[in-house]
Amino acid sequence: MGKDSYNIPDIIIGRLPVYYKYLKNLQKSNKKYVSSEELAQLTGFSSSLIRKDLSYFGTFGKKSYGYDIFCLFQQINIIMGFNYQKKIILIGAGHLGQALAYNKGYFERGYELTAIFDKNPNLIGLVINDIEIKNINFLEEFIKNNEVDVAALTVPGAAAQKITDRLVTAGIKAIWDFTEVPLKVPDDILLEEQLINEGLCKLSVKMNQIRINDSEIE
Amino acid sequence: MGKDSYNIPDIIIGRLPVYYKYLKNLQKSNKKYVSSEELAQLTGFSSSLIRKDLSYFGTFGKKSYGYDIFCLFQQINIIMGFNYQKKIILIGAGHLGQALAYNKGYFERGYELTAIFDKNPNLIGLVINDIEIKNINFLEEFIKNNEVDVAALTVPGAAAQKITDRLVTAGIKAIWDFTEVPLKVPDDILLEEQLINEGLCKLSVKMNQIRINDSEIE
DNA sequence: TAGATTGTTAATCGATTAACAATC
DNA sequence: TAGATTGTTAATCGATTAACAATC
Repeated sequence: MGKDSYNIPDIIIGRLPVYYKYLKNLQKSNKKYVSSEELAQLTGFSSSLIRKDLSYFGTFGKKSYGYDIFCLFQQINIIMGFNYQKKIILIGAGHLGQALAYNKGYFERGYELTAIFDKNPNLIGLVINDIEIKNINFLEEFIKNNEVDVAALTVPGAAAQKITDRLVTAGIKAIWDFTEVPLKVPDDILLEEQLINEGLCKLSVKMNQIRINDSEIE
Repeated sequence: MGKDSYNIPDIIIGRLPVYYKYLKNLQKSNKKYVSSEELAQLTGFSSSLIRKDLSYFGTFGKKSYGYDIFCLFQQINIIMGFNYQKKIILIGAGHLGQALAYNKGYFERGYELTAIFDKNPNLIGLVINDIEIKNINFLEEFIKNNEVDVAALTVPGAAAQKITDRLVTAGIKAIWDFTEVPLKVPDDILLEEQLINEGLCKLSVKMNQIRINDSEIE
């Protein structure tokens, strides 16, 4: 096995958050097993595809029973690396930044939000969900003294590239980008663009299709 | 041409928000044309794929010049239905809901945020970005009297299905779902699940892969 | 004109599905 | 045991790429 041996295809990575969502929810049920067919009903993926996806990581199922819900959820957590502790910081304490400070999604995924930065003097010092907003001037110092894994970027578009450059120089290796501007980063930096308005776009396209098709009835 | 003649493949719909993002940004430049090769550099899609995607909608390019940036952006806007006016309401005025009340993404996509609802008496009456938070009891009445196209759902998971049922009964045809719980809706309802923590998941998976590969060097 | 770049076809590649032996 | 469901292979389907004639 060489260095690049473990390389999950992007297409499977894209489905992992969906599996995670439904398996997390199934924990609350009193069922012990779930079949690929039942997962297909929930996720919209075919049962065949689900079995194939899961078999990529190992053999988790039990013939004639399905998948042990608890075990599979744990496996998915391991596959996604949620069992490793990661530190995240938040740059930009505007409306979206503040909402992300209250995000309940970190802990269950192994993330800890350790700092929030902003340049606005009116925000600096304010405490959001028990975390004090720090002056952006201290960004490099904080990164140097704390092992930060991910920086979430919720600054205005105009400031985005400058802050990104500072983050990269300071040694950040992964950026969760909420700005809607193109960012340039070196090849070895993980950049995940969270298009916050993506759903708005897709709904508009689909409503438009329905409108066009409806008006086409002769 | 029959009723279902205009049906953009999902795989193309998924790339439209990306084209939109980069073309919006290119408006600010003083360039008149952009080639498929330049768009490939920006988006990460191949130039061949970009030409093929665009040719699905028509012939927008000019041989030896590329695509007129302004015209192409306008076309993308039309394809995505942003030239039609749509009304959106927000259910749940918690941290995320309030952040979405300040979202600058509506107008440019042809959306108008027309109401915010919550059940919390401490929030009802509060004005967020010039919109007063209404009592959730008035939800059905509002939908009946206003032509609402989309409902954005930012309520706690426990309330999500109940509110969804009320929205569907009231006649809403499209839901932009920010809750992380599975929702059941009739087949004719457009449901777009905006997985707010998707980026967090993908970064974790990828950092985990790097960790595993690094530790595999013998 | 020569160079550049589109739009489109055919070839390739990869992802999904169908099917079924294995087995609980 | 009979029925159910996995894991996996081979077949199919669809998406991407390579290539190039057309043409600005």
